[in-house]
Amino acid sequence: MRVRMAPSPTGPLHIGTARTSLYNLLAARHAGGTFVLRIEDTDVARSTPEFERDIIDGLHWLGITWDEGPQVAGGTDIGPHAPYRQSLRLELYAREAGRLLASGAAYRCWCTPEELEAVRRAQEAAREPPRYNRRCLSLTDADVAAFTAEGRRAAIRFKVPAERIGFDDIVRGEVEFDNALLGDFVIVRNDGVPLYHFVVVIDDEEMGITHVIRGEDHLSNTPKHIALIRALGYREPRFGHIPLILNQDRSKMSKRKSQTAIAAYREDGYLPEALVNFLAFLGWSPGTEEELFTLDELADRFEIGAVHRGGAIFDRDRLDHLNGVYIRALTDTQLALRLRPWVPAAVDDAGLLAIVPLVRERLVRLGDVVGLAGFLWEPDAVVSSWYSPDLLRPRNGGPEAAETALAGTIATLSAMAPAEFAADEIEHRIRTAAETAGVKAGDFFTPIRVAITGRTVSPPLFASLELLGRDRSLARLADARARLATSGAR
RNA sequence: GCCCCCAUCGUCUAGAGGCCUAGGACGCCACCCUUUCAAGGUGGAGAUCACCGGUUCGAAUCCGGUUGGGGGCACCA
Repeated sequence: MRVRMAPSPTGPLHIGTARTSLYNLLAARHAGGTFVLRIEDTDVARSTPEFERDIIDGLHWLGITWDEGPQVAGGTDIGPHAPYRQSLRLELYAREAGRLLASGAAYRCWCTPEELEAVRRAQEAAREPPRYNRRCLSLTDADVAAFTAEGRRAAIRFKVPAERIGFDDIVRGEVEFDNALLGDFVIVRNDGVPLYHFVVVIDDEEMGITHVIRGEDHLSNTPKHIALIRALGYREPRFGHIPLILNQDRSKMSKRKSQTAIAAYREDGYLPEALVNFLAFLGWSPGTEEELFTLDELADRFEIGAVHRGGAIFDRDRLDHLNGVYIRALTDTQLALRLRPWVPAAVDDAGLLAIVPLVRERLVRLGDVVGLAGFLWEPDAVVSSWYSPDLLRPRNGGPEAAETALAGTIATLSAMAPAEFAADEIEHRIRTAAETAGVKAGDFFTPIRVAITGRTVSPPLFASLELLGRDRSLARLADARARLATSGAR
C-alpha cells in the first residue's frame, strides 16, 4: 500500500488537512505501507514558502511523519520519486499534456474569461446546466490564426468522454456518476500552468500511489480523475473518501466559523498527542470503550474501511477535556518542560517545577498557566491592578471583615521566620488567626487570596503564599489594606 | 438548477436481525469532597435509533420512498 497526502501551501496547516494526513499515515502504518508527502504548489500566485513551512512544521509537531517527500521546508526531498514538489515537476506535466493533445483526448481552447462568463450566463438564463460549450473543439485554421494574431494564448481542455463512471469507494462502497453531465474542464491554463485535477492524477501514477485517501469534498471530482486516468493509460488506484469535519452549523469546517489553523491550537497549549487522539476519533472508533491511544496504538487498530460516512462536528469541549486528561497524565518534570514556552525566563527551572503542582489539576490548555500562576512572576503593581478593592470583601462580610483578615494575616506572617514559611505551617497559623478573630475560614481566606493573586479564583492559597515568599506576600497584603481603606473612605 | 454523499442522546460515538426496556464519553444538573477554582467520587436528566412503507416470527440494524443536512459542478486546491 502506498498512500499520499498532497497539501497545498496556500494557507496554514488546516485541521482537516491534519486529520486526512493522520488517516493516511494510520492506514499506511497499519498495512505496513508507505506514506508519501507531496507539496501541491502549482498555484504559484497563492503558494508561499511560509505556508509550506507551517504545514511541514505542524505535521511534525503532531508526530505525523512520512516516508517520502520534503522533510523540511526548503530542504532536500527524500525518496525514489523526487522531487515531491509539483513546481519542480513541470516538464512531466507538459509531456503528458502533449500526449493527450496528440491522441485527441484534449484540445486547445482560446476562449477568454469574458466569453466563458457570457456563455455561462446564457445557459443559466436558459436553465441549462453550466458547462463548456465546446466552441474551440471545432475551430478552423483561420479561427486559430486569428486568435493567435490577436495575441491570445490557448489553455488545454480535457475532452470528457460521455460515459458512466463507477468505482468501489473504500469507505462508501459502490458509487456511480455520469460524466456526460460534466463539461470539458481545463487541465492546463493559458499561461502553461497545469491544474490540480490533471497533476494529481499524473503524480499519483508516477509515484505509484495505490490508495487515494482524501476528504469527501473530492468525491464528486473522482469521476474526472478516473476519466483522465483512462485517457492516459494509467492504473486506477482505490479511492477512499473520509467524512468532513464540520462547523457548529454542520457546514464544512472553515476559517470563518471555526479555529482551523493547527498552529493556533499549538499556541493555545493543546498537546499534540491529545489533538491526534481527538482527530482520530472524529469519524472513526476502534469499537471498544477505551479512548486514550498513542499514535502507535492507533496505527495498530485503525481500519480505513471502518471509517464513518457521516461528517462530524468539531467539539471543542471534548478536545478541552481530552487535553486536560493528557496534561494530568504528565509527570511534574514533563509538564514543566511543556509549560516553559508560556513562563518567563525570569522563573528558573526549579521555580517552574514548584509551580506545576499548583496548576496541573487546573490546566485545560498549557497556556492557561499564565492566568493561573501569573501572579507569581508579575510585579506587585500589576497584580494589584487586576482587582478592585470591593473584591477584597468576603461573601459574608463587609470591608471590616476584609480589614480584619488582612491585618490578622499581616501580623501572623510577620511573626514567621523565613525557614518556617512553608504551606503547612502558614495554613496552621492563618487558621488559628481566623479562629481568634472569630471568622469562618473561607471568609477569612478570600481577602488574602485576592490580595495575593489579584483574583477571586486561584491555585491553593497557602502554597501560593509560600511560592510568592514572605516579603512579597506581606507587601501585597499591605497594599490591599491601603486600597481598602481608601475605597472605604469614599 | 444538476449530480453525488450522509442520517443513533445537544456533541463524538457503540451497535453489523433477536444480547437494546439502545451502551460509553463530552457537555449539562444534583450531591459528596473542599480555603476559591479545578480535579476526583456518586447519582440524574437526555435518543419513539429523521419520517413513511416494505421484507421477516422478529429490525437501530436489510430494501424502497420522503424529508432534512452536506459536498461538488472554476484557466483554486
